[in-house]
Amino acid sequence: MPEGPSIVILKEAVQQFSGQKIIDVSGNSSIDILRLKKKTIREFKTWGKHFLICFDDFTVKIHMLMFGTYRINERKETVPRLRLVFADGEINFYTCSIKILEGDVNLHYDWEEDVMNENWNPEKAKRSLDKIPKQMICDALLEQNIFSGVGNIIKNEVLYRCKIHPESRVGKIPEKDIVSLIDESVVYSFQFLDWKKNYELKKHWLAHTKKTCLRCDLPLVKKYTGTKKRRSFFCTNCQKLHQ
DNA sequence: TATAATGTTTGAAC
DNA sequence: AGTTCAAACATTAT
Repeated sequence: MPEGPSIVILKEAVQQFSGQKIIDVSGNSSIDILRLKKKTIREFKTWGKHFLICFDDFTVKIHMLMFGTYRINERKETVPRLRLVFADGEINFYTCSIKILEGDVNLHYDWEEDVMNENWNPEKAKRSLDKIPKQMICDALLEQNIFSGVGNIIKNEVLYRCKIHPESRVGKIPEKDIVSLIDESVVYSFQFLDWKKNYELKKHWLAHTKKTCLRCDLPLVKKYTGTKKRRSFFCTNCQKLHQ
């Protein structure tokens, strides 16, 4: 479910309810869900992996974490964390984190940090990376305040495509490679979006979960890298280690 | 069937 | 005081 493109798909899938009034609400979320009853949804937004339901003076933030799911005009067997009922349909969210953000949503988010947002600012990402030269690039790509929306799959695919070893130190990577990593994080995120919509995402994985490098035919290394200790799949022959 | 996985926050321990 | 770490949350495919 989780990475940024999947949340964009969710946003597109619920557009039929934008501007609609919630006529009933239920679920086992710990937030005050009754607050949503009879309120009109002004807009759905996303910021990376955050799905945002915006009302006049507050926003419901939904994070799918690792296992979150949703159903539109359908129900699973289990009790939903949150169910929103409209005059002509409903949305059900399961196993997700839900929080309320007070006031203008723009005060909570910097849209320039979201790789899939129209306000994405690659120069800002570059400046942010310049501030963390000692971090490994595998950790930096997962920093949501630099590459909001990038998850572990996108990380592995971007590093493979750019031929950069995940344990490279940010400050040792040549500037042209940093720029290509920033660019590719956007390009691949939108490819991810298209492929996911067509149920063919995995078919296009070049490195993630793969056993062999398709460039040189040597085995890919699987290793839990960086301080975040997320699994990386990489080719020590084709991906350069800058240290 | 046990394990691991597209994630993040929290709070204890050092 | 800063870091590191495990725990917690919880589902599903292999």
